[in-house]
Amino acid sequence: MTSADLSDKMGEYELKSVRHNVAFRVAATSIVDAIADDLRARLFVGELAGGMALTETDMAASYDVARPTAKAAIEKLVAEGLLVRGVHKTARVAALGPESVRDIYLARAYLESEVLRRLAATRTVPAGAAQANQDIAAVGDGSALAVVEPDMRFHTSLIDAVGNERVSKMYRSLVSEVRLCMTRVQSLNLLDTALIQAEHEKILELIGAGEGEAAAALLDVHLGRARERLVAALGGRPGPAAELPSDLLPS
Amino acid sequence: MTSADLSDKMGEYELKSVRHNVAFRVAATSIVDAIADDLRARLFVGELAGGMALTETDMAASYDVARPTAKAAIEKLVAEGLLVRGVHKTARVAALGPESVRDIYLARAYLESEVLRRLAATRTVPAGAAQANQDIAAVGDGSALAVVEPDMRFHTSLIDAVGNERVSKMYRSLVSEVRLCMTRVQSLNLLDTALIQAEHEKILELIGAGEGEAAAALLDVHLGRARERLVAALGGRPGPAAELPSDLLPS
DNA sequence: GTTCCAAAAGTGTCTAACAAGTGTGCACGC
DNA sequence: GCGTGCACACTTGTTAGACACTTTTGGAAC
Repeated sequence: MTSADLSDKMGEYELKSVRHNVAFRVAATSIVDAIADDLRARLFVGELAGGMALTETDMAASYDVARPTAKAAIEKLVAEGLLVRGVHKTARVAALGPESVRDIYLARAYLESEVLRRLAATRTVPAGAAQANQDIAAVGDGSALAVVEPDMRFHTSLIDAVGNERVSKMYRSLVSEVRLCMTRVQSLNLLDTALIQAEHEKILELIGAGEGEAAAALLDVHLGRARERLVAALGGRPGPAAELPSDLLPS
Repeated sequence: MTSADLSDKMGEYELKSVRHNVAFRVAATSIVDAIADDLRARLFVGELAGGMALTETDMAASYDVARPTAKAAIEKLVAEGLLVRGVHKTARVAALGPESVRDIYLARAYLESEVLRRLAATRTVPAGAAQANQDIAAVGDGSALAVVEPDMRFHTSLIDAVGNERVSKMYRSLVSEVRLCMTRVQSLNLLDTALIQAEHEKILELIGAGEGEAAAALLDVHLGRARERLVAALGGRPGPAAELPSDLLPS
């Protein structure tokens, strides 16, 4: 991508920012957010490969903003874990290696399995999660990447359902990386959409039945399979969780 | 506190920053971090009361730095949850009300109880946690505030023991607020040090015995009591968890 | 007393610049 | 020829001053 492309793209953001009391308030409210959002999107798409250097000066020039603005956007992504950087060193796109994938998925499991237990204790089945799962089913086998959005929504709905502001914040600190992993899983076609959807459904059922322990166990299977398959795809040695348990095979 | 006091205090940080290749590298590496650390310390001490406004200009003048530097420090504390601010509004010290306390302690419980379960599954008793608990015992009934540091260390040791980078990061996003709560609990003398220490000990025993469920349950009691007593002290209506279960009463 | 307008205070962003740290390549000496 | 050290380019950290815009506040008019 050339500077010109970036400048063109930035045009929209300038509009949103400068005239942000008009129509498209939905977008980012500040220039920093707009740049961070755009960089994030480009990271998900894979346009910015792992290890690539992102200097403040280049970003400032590309988006036609001052360096401090670019700096703030970069620092935001560093805080999200999508970029890494040391003191006085230029920010680089975080490489998604097998060990990172395991770390991310295990961290998810820690938080989500406990959430399932507590939701099951009160038999609370969040409506948003059920809706999200229906949306997954509606996507069908069209484009695998279209599953990412409702899949993310399913899991965040569960987290948000506990109604704890800080739990949601903690999960959000993970969300960017989770989404990155999911995008990879889907673009590599590592999972069957029907299986994802079926397991989600079962998890909701178990919550409704008050069986938190079983729901947490199923979640571990659900996440574990995705995790180990992605690990394998990235060149790591997959664990046994990569296999597909037959009792949930569709058909 | 006057501007002069702040400027004096800042002198130390300038030294640490400018000459940070000499002796005291341990301190903050950047000016922004130094200011953030100082503000954090003053928040814990209670010098900055809840609701107090912290304008960028004032901070810049107080610490004798440029406004962007002060801005960065403020944004850091906002990210930690110690300050709150809206767009175009001046940052204020987050008020620690009953609902915040419940939110914070419940979020802790979500993460920590799951960690206990997983540690118990492998019967992993972290050495750091045991050490921290001995340090609590050593403090005795001297000054209640001295318990805060080893108490924090006990809990962070447990979290870090799972060896998951992102789990530690998530917990760290909570740590400042947890410490703030703890400081209040101790300065109000809401808990007996011996009880804290005894329950910590029991939790470690249960982990070693592989009884994760029991450890998690005890943690809920442990945190629940502190939570509800602090809620009561802050003017909220305490739940039943504020009571002291007799089976763990010292003596 | 209420409402509206204008000034003041404060934040978001930019430009320009200097200081300090990191890394690279080249010259020099062995 | 090869390793060491130094100088230079690149990049980040921080500052100063400035302007645009927003929120708040105070007063004036009704």
